[in-house]
Amino acid sequence: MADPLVIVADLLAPAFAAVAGEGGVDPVVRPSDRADAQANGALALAKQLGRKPRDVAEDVVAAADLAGKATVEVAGPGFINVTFDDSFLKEQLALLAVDEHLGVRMASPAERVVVDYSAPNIAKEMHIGHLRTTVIGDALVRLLEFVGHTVIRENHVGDWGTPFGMLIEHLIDIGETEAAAGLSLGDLDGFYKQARAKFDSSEAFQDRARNRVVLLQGGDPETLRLWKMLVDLSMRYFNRLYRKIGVLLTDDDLAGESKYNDLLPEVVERLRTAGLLEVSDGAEVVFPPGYTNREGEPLPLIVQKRGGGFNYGTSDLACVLDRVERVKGTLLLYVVGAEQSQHLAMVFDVAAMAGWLRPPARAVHVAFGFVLGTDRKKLKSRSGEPVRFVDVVDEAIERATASVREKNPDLPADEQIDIGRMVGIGALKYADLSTDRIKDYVFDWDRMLAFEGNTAPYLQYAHARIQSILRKAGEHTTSEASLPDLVAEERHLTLQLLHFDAAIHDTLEKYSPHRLATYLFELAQSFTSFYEACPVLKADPPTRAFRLRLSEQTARVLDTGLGLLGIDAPERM
RNA sequence: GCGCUCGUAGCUCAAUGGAUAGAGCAUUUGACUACGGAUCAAAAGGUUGAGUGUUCGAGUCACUCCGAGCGCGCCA
Repeated sequence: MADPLVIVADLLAPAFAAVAGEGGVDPVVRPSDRADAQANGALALAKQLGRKPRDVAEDVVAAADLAGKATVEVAGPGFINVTFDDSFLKEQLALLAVDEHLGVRMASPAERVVVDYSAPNIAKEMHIGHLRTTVIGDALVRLLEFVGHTVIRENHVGDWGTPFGMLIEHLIDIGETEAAAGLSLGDLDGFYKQARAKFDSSEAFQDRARNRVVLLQGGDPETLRLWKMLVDLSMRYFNRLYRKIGVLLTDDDLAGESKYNDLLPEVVERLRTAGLLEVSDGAEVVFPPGYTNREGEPLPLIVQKRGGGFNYGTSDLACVLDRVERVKGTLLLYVVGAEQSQHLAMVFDVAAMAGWLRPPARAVHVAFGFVLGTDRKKLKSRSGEPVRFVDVVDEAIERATASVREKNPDLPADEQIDIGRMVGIGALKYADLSTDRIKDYVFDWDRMLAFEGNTAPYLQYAHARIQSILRKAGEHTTSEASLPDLVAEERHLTLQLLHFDAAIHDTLEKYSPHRLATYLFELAQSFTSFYEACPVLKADPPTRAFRLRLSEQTARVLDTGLGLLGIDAPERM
């Protein structure tokens, strides 16, 4: 364990306990601008004891034994400021350097976590909204695995339901070969729109589509074959996109709506047995308490439509059931847009009412806001349609490659292309991940691809500069032992490196990747300040050895941290 | 109408109920005969939408307003 915050918190706990007597308060040690860290808890404890905060803090400080690790002093109304000893920081840095996990504690207990993300619709283009769920979901998967959870990725693709009647009929109309050619080129939009247009304009086509849905749901082999063809062609296209941007999802993670089809009657039956089902306007529904419609009447979750069909509420309930009972997940994460929060809350409530979702199993809606244009309105393309995912990716790569070429004309062309891809995709992902996911964010090419400010290129550049130093250093030794005192920049950078653990756990506590992004940005800033103030290669041997160690560890944390966000850190750029 | 979310510097964003609300961009001023200037150092910029509470302490919690966005019965 190499997190000095945790070590000091553990060491302070007995002092708090001694002062508190029975009950007591656990100290919380956190980074601070005023000192290396600040221990909170004395103020709360003072209130509990009915004593003056400052006196309590003084008692805690007197009772604490942090010899060789840190000094503590009381400041302000009763804050306990912590200043780490240089020798302690150097010790911890040495531990970090030999720790594969960079000082990050494993999650306890480890759980089976199901992460539902991306979820494009078959035979329909992915758009900018899918960018968010895909990028956030993928980062969470990497983070959860990193701290030791077992993660089950599930891509809940829209591969079932009424639209497939129209899509299959359209497939038949234009011929399988033609359709396959168009779809494998990635013209999902065109295919979908043509089908839609026919459906909207022709009643005969509507009848065909409706019949086809019945055939599909009845398991007609020929219909299923055509359906499978649509799914396969679309997935080939989606998988290509995932690979291009470095998303982990593969066909093994497919958990489309169709997969739950057989479970749907069971869902309804089990709700009936549980006595939750009511008939309302001819539909079978459940009324979870606390939801009202426009007229102020109770709002139902419909599980069986008038006429007997199931809908997405049923399918989502089946999904919960499957994830808890078959997959044995204890934590279900739904990386889904904030606009669906009411629907998901109802699904979770009904699942809880039915006893399917009960502790320790729980579901969390990892919600996110919209992507806005610079006019602060929902981002649209020039023609007014949703911006295509693939177009955004291509433009990011194009812009980044152009700028790499401009800044670095001497690099071989293939390397320019490689770096351009890493920078472009990194910038795109980082722009999404670096702001609080619940808020809408403004999509701005110039800002996300800028090489200054809180952007992926800035972080990648810091990493590339370190690699450049390490290349120039050649064979070298690193050490932190022989250096007597740390200068301010060295000290600050060391401390930042040791906070990686805290950054990871803060990030996972709220499923908010932007916390890790903020940490990495601050780390990169600390490094560039260090870089300006402290020559590495030309320093005397012990100093050089220490600074090389600092540089190496910074590179490792940047590389690992960016990796956890799904972003590559090139060796040069 | 009801519900959910958001409102912080000119702009884009941070900030577990903790001290004097922090960054970046833009603006202004500095800094390379040192490892990549795609950089760094500094200045200036705030009634945290308004108000009332709770608390030793509120951007954060509660309530009431104001503004914006999104939902609100058989699409998914």
